[in-house]
Amino acid sequence: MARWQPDARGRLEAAALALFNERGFEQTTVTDIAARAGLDKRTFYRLFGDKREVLFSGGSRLEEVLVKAVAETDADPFETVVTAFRQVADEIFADRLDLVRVRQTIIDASPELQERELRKTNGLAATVAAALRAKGVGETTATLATESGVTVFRVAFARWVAPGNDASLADLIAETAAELRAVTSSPATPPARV
Amino acid sequence: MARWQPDARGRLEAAALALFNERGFEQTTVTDIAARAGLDKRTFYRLFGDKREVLFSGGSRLEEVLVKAVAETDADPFETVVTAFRQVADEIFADRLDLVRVRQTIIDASPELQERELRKTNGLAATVAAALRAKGVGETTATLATESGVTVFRVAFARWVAPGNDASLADLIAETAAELRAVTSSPATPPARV
DNA sequence: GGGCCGATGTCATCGTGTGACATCACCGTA
DNA sequence: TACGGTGATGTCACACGATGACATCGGCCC
Repeated sequence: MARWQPDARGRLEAAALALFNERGFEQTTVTDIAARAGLDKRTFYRLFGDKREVLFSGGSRLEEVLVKAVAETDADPFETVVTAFRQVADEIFADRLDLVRVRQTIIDASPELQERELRKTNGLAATVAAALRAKGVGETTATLATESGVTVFRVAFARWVAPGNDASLADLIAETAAELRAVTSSPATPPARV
Repeated sequence: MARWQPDARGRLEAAALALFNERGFEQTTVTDIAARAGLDKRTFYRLFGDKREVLFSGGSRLEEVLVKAVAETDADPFETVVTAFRQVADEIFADRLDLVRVRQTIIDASPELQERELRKTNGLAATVAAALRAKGVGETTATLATESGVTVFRVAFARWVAPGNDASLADLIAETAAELRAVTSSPATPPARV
């Protein structure tokens, strides 16, 4: 038999996406995925840390592109993060909306996968915060600016993926960022002092 | 054998905390935990959804108290969430700092547990956002105010738990909230150094 | 006492994830 | 062409997480 089929990784990802979409995440075993890709269960675990990971391989590229954008942007920390997301967003997701939607539907249907998604987002935030600190931004400011920026991205992304949407991801990010500014801007009562 | 020992739930939680602290989360099996509590593995799974859940049972109380505080507070959305956290925080955590520290050390040492913590926090945010919407706050505003508020809480909580800290959780929340306001306020205001 | 009923224990089973080891294809080299 | 090395893959065995099915114990009500 054809040992050494090309692009084992990509075939496993495609097989997993298809099976998850057909039967659901829980109802699909790793052996099923491997079988559809013409491979063995053990090979799956050599390429992916666990069953969930097969859906999140793209995240690393987003991370590196984002870090680069943060390093090259010159603005206040929060604006920097938001701008970086805007620059990067369309480049990565724009031409794959249908695929992204399928993927997101799968994730939204499984608490296990949502857990992993949160972890990935959290890791992304940590990396971006590190990139900010590397530019001389203080610890706390870096963390808060990044968390806020990631929140904006998450909300905007959810809107973008939602059925019926036709706005660009970049525009939605800008819009959401403005709304977050409005929400957190000081009201009548100034914050209590330390 | 003494079937029907009292407070099976509490004993399992205590046993789990002790074992996780001694050997680590991965090195402890559910059978180990049940054995130390004088119970069976199956009983553990009847009381807790899975192995991780045994560390997160307290979250539900925080959730309900928080929702109540949100409902009773009258201010703009973000301020409401922050205030609610401040009111509730000490009441729940103040007298258990040592226990909380042990628990947090365990969680910080295990990616699996961090994942679950993120999920719990996320669920909390969703609940709080719903409480805001119940007061007439718009969908997006509720989400953004809540996410920002939870971010403030997370950062403040981390500071509070950190070794050497002696400030109160409520004060740290207020302080962190002020910093977040500063970070996200005006795009034109550049305190380049921090 | 007798019987109901919830909490617990026992048994069997599937799936995840991993270590150890065998096997195959490819490639450079003599 | 034969040879040996190397890396990717397959095979086997196993511990542990998680769950369904069923038995059993203890208290409680009549």
